[in-house]
Amino acid sequence: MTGSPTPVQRPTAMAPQVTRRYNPKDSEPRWRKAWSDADAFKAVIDHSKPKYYVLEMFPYPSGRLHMGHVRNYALGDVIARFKRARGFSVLHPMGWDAFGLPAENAAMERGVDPKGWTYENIARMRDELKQLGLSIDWSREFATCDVGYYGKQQAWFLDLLKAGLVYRKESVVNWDPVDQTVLANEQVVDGKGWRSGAAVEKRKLNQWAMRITDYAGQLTDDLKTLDRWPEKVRVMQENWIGRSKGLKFRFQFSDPDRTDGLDVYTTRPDTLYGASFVGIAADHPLAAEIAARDPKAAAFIEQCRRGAATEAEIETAEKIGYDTGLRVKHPFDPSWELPVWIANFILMDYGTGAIFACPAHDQRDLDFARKYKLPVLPVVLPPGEDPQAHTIGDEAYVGPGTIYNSGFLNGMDIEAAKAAAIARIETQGDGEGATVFRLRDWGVSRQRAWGCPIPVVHCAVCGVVAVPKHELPIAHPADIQFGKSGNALDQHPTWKHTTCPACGGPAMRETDTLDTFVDSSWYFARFTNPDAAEPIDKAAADYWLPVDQYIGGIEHAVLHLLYARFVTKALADQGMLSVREPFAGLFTQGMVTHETYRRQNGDWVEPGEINIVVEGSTRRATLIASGEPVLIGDSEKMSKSKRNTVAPEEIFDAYGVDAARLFVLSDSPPERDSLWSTSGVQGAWRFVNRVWDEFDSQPQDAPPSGEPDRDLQRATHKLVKQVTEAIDTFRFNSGIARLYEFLNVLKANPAKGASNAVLIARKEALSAFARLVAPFTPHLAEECWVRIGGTGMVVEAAWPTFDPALTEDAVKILPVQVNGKRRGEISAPAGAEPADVEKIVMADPEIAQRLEGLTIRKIIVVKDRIVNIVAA
RNA sequence: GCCGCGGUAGCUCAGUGGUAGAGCGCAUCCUUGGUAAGGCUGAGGUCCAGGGUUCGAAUCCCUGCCGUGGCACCA
Repeated sequence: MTGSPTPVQRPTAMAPQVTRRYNPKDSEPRWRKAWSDADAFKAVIDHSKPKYYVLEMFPYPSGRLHMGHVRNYALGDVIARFKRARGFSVLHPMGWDAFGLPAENAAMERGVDPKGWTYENIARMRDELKQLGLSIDWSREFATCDVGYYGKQQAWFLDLLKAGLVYRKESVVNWDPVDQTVLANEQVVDGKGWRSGAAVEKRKLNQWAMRITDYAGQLTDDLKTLDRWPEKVRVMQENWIGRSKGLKFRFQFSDPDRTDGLDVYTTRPDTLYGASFVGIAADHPLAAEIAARDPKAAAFIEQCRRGAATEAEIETAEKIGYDTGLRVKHPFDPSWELPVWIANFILMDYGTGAIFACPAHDQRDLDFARKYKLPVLPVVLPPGEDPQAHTIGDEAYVGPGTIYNSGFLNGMDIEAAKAAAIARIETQGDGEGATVFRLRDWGVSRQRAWGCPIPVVHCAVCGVVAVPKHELPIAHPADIQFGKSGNALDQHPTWKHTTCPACGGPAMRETDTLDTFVDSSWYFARFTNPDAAEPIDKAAADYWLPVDQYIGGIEHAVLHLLYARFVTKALADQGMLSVREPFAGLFTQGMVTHETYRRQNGDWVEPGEINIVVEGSTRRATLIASGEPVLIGDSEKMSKSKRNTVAPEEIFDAYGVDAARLFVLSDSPPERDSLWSTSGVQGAWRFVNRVWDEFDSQPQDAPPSGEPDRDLQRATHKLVKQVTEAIDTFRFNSGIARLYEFLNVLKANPAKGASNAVLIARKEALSAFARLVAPFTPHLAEECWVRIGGTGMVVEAAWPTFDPALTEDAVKILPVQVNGKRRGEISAPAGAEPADVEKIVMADPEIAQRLEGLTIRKIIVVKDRIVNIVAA
């Protein structure tokens, strides 16, 4: 890699005699070419500079850019350009999350090749993205469906397989009947597939899985170190991982012939004396054993299975149970027997799939106990309650209190009783304190062809055998046929037939492919050197990682961000990475919304099909074609189904890229939703023109020498301070608001007929302004820079600095309050002492008049801000 | 049910103890060789409601109302 970019011929500013209006169609492509010719955004490892890695979540190549993309990438570009100007060595790459179902669906519907379809989409979308004028190092671009990428993914997959972090398990999985594939728990939302929206079914399949649960503790603990992540996302991940601390112990059966016991997990060992029954899940092994000799039990289990086809149904189902007739002994009192029930509300894959129930202090247990007339024994006494009189009604008591009715635990608070109960169980040898997680292992098998092939073979003799690394990559066959449902890779006539690397006999390739979330779990590391022979170039990764600022949608708060954190830790443990967290800073941007429009019959109407008339403060819409009145609805996320999308290309064409960027950045704080409106983008467009007008009116000849106008100079320094701080804190909209305001200051100090002092101050102001506006409207900034005779290009220029002494006004206007109400104002020198301010106040005739007949009790002077006189 | 976030001008939002602000929209007027435009001026606010703290509350505290996001039979 070479160092400094070669100097290039700058384009000249557009000729003012042709038109004075700003012409983005002329200027924008010209500057993109200039940046590209100068290789201005090449990321270079430079140990003399601080590094900064900016990354936006890479897009799925749908083939069409939407406003959400514009916002996402514009946000990242502001940071990247800002950091570059501030002297950082910046890495800002781009790639494509290119495997996945849409390509396969297109292949099936239209008989096209998914690979060709995907690369065509990438080509089209790359052109659109480049049009945005992003400061991206395009030399690092790759797609996850490039064999050069997924082959390396296969390589580290084999490492994890060897390390025991990837394994095969027969399990009940979430089956998406529309996408014909398995989904991870995280990918099921409200019982429906996250992409297809189809009701998810339960199926038993042999699956590849990754041991994310091995890292559950670390994934929780390390959230604390992510201090530049939104609190909200950390909370969501913490809830998802769901660590709980409690007790795992074994009940002994009353039947002396049974010596195996029944393991349960509880977070409330303090309530053991309130135990009423023991419950097991319908698919617990003990339930199956009982069903084998008890037809009624078998029928009950079958009923549970049938009634629980989908996640959504499980959650709303009524609690039902079956008394198995088995009895277990209470661990603290062997003469106390508890019945064992099979219950539909107990989950097999959480804890041990079995519980002890304390109905008095758990709502689910209480509902069940009331239904089946089981005992309800309170053991936690709420503060101030009489132990004789206290009873449990329809609500379990889960608050604090004192333990009673509980033998050796009596009189303790809940925490002390938990510790004491765990200690006693451990002494008895019946169990131990345990930490349990809600998180399950990550099922990564997908029964689809258009994904990363899993590099193993199945041999009748040797079983599952890993493909040797030198045989990688395992690529897709070139002649894959789509058109039927199911896995086209599995249906290919020859691809899966191979020989066993171990015994040389005939074997079958694995035809499942990896979940596309695997692809996006390490791409940020590959970007540090996309051409490396190894999956990750350690030296490059050590320089660039972690990602300093990651930007994307909140919808990935759990899925993608959790998987990427896990893979980073797993690869670090294989010695491939030094960092244990991939993203030091995370920013989740809001959606782009738009008004919705409906006809009388309820049909959605596109914004382009209607005409809006403003009458005073009300707006009315009619259909252009027929004049039919149209209902203006709420603003909602832009979507095809509601027909409220706006095509970025049309906006670029009408107003230019800069105006579009400016508007999505200026409208609202980046983390909130942003409302797209035509009038809004028109306002941004007017701003672009007014900025150009201001620069264009500045005389080109050398400015006179002398002192600058102090007020304009102070305003300039204040502006630099404000915009710098706004970008640093992600308040782009307020940074832009300051630029809008400053333009009004410039207009109040026009070049035409200006004094020498103003002309000198204007020169400094415009120079700063061009660089301050550059992260938002980079093309316009370059054009303005040329117009005022700036050196080089703005992308090469340093960020402006400010003199703190010049950001404060020399004379302060202080409002004067009498009894908290504003009654006038005085001016005082900045930093004036309270005693001096008092004198000025007392000398003010208007204030004196207000105070006539009143006795002054107290005068409060807040330096440089306000004066309040308390009088009666 | 649990945990968040929000409620300030017609709209989108700043301001988070100290004079209620910006952009857009709206109105008046001007310009008509920047013209499918530009400019001047202006109107518009119980800062969701009630209570508290304070010399002073949009801002801090309490209660409630409304909207919105996430989690939710996880023992």
